Amino acid sequence: MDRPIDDLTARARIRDAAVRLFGERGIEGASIRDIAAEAGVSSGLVRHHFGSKEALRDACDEYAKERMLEVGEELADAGGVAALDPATLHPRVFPLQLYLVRSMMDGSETATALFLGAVDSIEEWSTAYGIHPTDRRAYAAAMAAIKLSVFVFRDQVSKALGEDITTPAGYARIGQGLMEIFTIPLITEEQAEQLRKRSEEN
Amino acid sequence: MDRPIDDLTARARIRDAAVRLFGERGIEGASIRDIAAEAGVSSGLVRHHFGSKEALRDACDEYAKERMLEVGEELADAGGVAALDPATLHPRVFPLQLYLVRSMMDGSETATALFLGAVDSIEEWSTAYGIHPTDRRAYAAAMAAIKLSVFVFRDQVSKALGEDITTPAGYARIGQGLMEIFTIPLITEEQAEQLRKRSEEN
DNA sequence: CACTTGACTACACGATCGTGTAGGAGTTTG
DNA sequence: CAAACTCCTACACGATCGTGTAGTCAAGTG
Repeated sequence: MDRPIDDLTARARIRDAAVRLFGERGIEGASIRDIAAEAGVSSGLVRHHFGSKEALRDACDEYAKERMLEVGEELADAGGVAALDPATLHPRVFPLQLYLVRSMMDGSETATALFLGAVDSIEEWSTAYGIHPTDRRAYAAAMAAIKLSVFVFRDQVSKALGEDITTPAGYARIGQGLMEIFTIPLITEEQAEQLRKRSEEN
Repeated sequence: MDRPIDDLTARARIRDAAVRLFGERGIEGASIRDIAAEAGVSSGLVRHHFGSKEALRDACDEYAKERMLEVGEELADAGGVAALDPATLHPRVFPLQLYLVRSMMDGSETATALFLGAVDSIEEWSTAYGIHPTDRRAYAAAMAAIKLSVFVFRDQVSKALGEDITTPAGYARIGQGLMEIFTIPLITEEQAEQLRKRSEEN
């Protein structure tokens, strides 16, 4: 494990259980009692350590945020095109992604801030990379949403592939599918221009 | 309105309210009483017409499915590249998309079947269109997930854009951002090939 | 007229939720 | 040694959930 030693305390087990259950079932779908049972403690201890469900979610937000930023820095060190390689996005971030998506959908400001930060990063990156979309902000926002989409629809995507995408193999497979969407141009610039004009007429 | 005359009955109002609230708050987040209040009826009438919350959701699934397939046929008649134009995807399908995404995340088989059907369609279309991804199924699944991603993260995307994407203008803007992701190749075929080899080594 | 039927409401039920309270067990601290 | 503190459990509370039951009202129908 790459975690600090004191991270096996009951408090940490509760937080890990919360991240997992919140991510799988959504915030409303996972009760304090479910989380306590998953962590092997009483429901009262959850309250003792975190105060309330809302505070527990805040703690999970902060934890997931820090861990994701750690991974982000690792990827930044790797640098360049390699950062797009799905296999380097190790499955250890999967539970965190699932949680953050759920938390975001539930209105978490921390998770939303992470999303906005990602949009900013993509915007800067696309500029440095020499890409010139019509609306850079919209382009970056769409790309940020895309990166999370397979987490939201993991059950459906797994079913479509006949392979669980929570496994490294399945994750690599759908990751490659995503990559090739970025790789293969679907329509030419001329066709795109036509569409832009047509939509402006409406 | 393009609806049948008898579609303004209390039953229809309940179903419309359910689609709206389920889509906005999720299945668990919208109670029978909320839906009844939104439709301006008693909670008992919801049960009278639909029997249970589960049955109400099934009815919403079926309704949303039929309406979406209607739109799908309209788009098929329009044909070709025009089907990618975000402005032709009229905002009237927005509540239905929101609902179906939520229902899908809640494990709806009807909604999941719609997703799988979309993957099939994209697979066939990409073949006819002359696209040759490494893993066509994964490519199609990723693209299907992508098309729904902006609905899931509508709040975050709206915040990133500083513009509500549930409005036709915002919808067209993010739709164009999506389109340009499909248009502008990010990495060359050679780079993609390198990534494929590298991921196979792991 | 009496009778049936369907739309609709009011109200009560058990279950489950987040939360609050009281207290036990073990360690630290004066 | 005793007081204080932390970790932890057991249990009860009000609220809200989906659901069940009884009954009102209006529109046919014989």
